[in-house]
Amino acid sequence: MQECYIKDFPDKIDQEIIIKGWVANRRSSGKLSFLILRDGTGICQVIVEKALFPDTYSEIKKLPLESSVIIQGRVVKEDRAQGGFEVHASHVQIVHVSDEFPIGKKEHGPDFLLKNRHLWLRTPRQIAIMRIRDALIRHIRTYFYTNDFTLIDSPILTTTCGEDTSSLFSIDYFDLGKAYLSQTGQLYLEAAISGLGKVYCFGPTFRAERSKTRRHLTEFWMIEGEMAFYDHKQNLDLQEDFVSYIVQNTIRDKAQELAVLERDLAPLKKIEAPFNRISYDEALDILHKNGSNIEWGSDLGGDDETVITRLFDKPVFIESYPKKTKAFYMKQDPARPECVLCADLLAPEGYGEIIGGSQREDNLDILMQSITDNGLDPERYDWYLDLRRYGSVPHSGFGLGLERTLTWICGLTHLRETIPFPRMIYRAYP
RNA sequence: UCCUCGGUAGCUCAAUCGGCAGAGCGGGUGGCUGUUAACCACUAGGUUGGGGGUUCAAGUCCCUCCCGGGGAGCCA
Repeated sequence: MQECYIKDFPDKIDQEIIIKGWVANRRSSGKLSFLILRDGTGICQVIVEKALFPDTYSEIKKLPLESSVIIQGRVVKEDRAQGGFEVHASHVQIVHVSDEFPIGKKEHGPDFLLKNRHLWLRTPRQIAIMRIRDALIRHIRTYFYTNDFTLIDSPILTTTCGEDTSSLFSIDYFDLGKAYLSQTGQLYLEAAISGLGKVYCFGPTFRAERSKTRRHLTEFWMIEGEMAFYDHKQNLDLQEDFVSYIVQNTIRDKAQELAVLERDLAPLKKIEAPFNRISYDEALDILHKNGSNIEWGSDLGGDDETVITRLFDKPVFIESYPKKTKAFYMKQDPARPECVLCADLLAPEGYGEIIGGSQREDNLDILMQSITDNGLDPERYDWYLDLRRYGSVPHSGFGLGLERTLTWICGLTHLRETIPFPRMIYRAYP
């Protein structure tokens, strides 16, 4: 007698095995009951014959969905069964008889599902998304590992910030006053490149923006890379290589899960370097020809991005934004001081921004000026300014939003399904 | 913070002009020896988000509060 997982059934044909799991669905037909069992590796059908269970059949037949059970039985190849195999039960142990499970077989609304996120995670679609998320994360880490990056875990509690303080969650930090939940690890990565060359971090990021859209979470996961001696162009070359790698490897590994989501893989298979590159000025031209009256100097809005991504079947970089629309640390373009050497990467099919990146300002005086121009306190950034005092080098980096990337790969309409327990402006439960 | 849509049975929704509050799924009971969101019959299930108002009469109209969805701004 051997305990096994459903995924191992092809090697267990006609053997007596034990599996442990949950009743995902149940049907009966007179003297025969079909339990659809989920064990964390797959789904299979268990046949319970009334004749073999004279005392317990009536209870087994009425087992509520999501009851947990241990089944002993024989694995049989059966084309009529989902997955091609089924188990003919010889023994059924009921571990727990479930209360009536709130999530049924019909559709539910978003409020109900999000309130029941802890239970929603058991359903086939959510299981598929979590497996794709796992694969995506693994390929991201592998890419960095195989390209000579070192992982640097940046702090979650910080007193310096990358953007402005209005979008930070603050907490009381003992006698030192306010500390903030990290909004980016970038400044710390910049400190690490002088010792390690190429580094990355991958951790939770917190934004207290009162955003209320399908593209925003208050807590999300961001992957940031930072590379010494990389200029703006090398930065983009690396980003498109990186994104191509993670997309191709993820869709190759998780074709089955993407099929559950009914994701059309054709657009994703085209995602290979080189990507499209247009300047902010060119983006404005495109928008003007499409009826927009956006003025030079304004940041692009979500609708603007959608218009642009629809024109390309691959991701598109938008380069050289006006300096005033971007963060203080981005490098001023020597040829055009009113612009910075940066680029956002927009995913196709209308998904929009998944990466923000830039070459960083390595000149001490210009950086100091930017900090004061942005109303920030130079004293708090003294350690960051030190990086421009001791062997300053040209360097660049970028940040990729994990959930946005996953939303695109999975073809979802809302990124809240891509994180196990989403944190949103009006929702922090469960 | 602003704009917009919504809240009716456990869930998803319907209810015409203001005129008896309904269906499917889920639950319960029974039936069926190969089901695939199984099926068939019967059955229980309601403070129509809260409060106030107009009216002979309010799920429906008005005021107000609460909760949520989508979007804007901002960003990944």
